[in-house]
Amino acid sequence: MHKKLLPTERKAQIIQAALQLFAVKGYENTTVSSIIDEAGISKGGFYHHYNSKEELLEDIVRMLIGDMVDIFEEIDAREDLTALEKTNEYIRKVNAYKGDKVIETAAFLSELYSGGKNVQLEKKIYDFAREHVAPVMEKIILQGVKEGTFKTEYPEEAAETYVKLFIMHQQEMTDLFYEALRERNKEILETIKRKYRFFQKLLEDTLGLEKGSLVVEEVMGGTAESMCDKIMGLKG
Amino acid sequence: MHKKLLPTERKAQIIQAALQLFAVKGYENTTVSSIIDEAGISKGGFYHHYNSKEELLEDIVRMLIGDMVDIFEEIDAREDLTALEKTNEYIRKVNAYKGDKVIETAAFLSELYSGGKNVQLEKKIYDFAREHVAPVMEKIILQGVKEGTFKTEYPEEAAETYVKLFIMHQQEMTDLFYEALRERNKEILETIKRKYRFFQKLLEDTLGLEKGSLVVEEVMGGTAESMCDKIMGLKG
DNA sequence: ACCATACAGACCGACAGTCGGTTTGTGTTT
DNA sequence: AAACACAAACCGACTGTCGGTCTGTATGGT
Repeated sequence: MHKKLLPTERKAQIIQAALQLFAVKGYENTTVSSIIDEAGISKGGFYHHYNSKEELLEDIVRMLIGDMVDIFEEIDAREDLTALEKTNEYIRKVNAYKGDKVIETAAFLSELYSGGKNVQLEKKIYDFAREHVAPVMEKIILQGVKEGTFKTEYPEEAAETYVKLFIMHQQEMTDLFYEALRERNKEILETIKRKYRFFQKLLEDTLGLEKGSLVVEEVMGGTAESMCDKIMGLKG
Repeated sequence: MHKKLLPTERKAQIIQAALQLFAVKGYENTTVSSIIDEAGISKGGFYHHYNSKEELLEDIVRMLIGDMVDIFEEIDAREDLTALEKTNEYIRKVNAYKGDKVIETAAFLSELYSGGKNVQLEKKIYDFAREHVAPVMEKIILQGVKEGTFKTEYPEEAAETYVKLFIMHQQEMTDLFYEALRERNKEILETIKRKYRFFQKLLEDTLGLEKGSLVVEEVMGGTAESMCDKIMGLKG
């Protein structure tokens, strides 16, 4: 009946189906049976690739934020950059990356995170980030302190806190972008900008950076703004 | 067989049993059957008092942090205090409150929060705080801005962020206190102090407060320190 | 006696996960 | 190129357990 596929292809298929369902009903309320129906395979097939429903969730997390982590580590490895440059480079890269993807996936991701349907997913994302991103971030902070641009006595606590806030920030942003897109509402874009600015100001304040050290303009006036234009252009 | 009890008493009994089990197995992996066994009642009894397992969880959340919210609202209502005084008063009150309770409940609460066993519980606590605490906190921030002691362009974002961080901070603290108590480790107390200081410094930095505006000494040198002494006295 | 509340426990549907068996692709032998 | 061998992919009936329901009973107040 069905063609045999490579494990990676089947898994992609399963992930695709699962995400659609998680976005509507949430992780808890999505049954494995409904996932396999959507994916067009059998129970046995599913459990051949995944040992549990939770293992699938972990695979999804890796897919969702693995790229971001890669970007982060890649930038950190560049020895020609100062800590401040690394930070700005990361902000630029992530925004560019998200800029490409956000519009096509905003509706879906927003639905995925909304209403606390997927607490487990959010938790897993946070754990993943804490494990993979926080140590690198701490390294960069220490570099910045050594270079004299960053001022903090609490690099470790700072790194963990930023990761925490960053994850929640991302999810909130996705949500708002979708709302803006759906309701063609220019005001929401102001809210988005405010949140962005607040987050960057928090970074500047707590790291003792000089005002305007971070690439606010590029994010706000550039990527985010053009993203907004794109959104408006699509719908209006 | 069983004495009839008032609803409040029975509920307290159920909550007690449930918390013990949640601490060991987590919310998800604790069955309603095991809760009623532990509490010594029947399925019918349980569902007479609670319409669902989740409703029990919400009751537990109210029990766990309702007091804190009350303290917060009570202080906010006092019109004789400046925003800064309110903030410090709250820090003092919460630490005093926790100082009384933390030792007897640290082991249990720590177990409850550890290992991500109770994501749903944490989420519910956060939602509760966001709904009940964040608006009040924003009011206080606005008062402070008006009084000229607080400096921020983002009172709403700040309030939400503080609540977020405060909840996670509390849970981390509980965890570390228990670890310190269990292993009689003075070094962990240093970690605790660091986290406290970082959190307060974050408040000062982002609210543009003058250094030392918040009652750091009282928290660190007073309550927290004496709490540490108590802990060491108990075990060492 | 009456009624509402508090409780008991057999029962149900739905779910995650299992298991024995079947198909399908791929290399290997003849 | 046909026959064989083997493993990975896949199937779907089945199971144990869970949250929740339902019908019935005991109890205390009025």
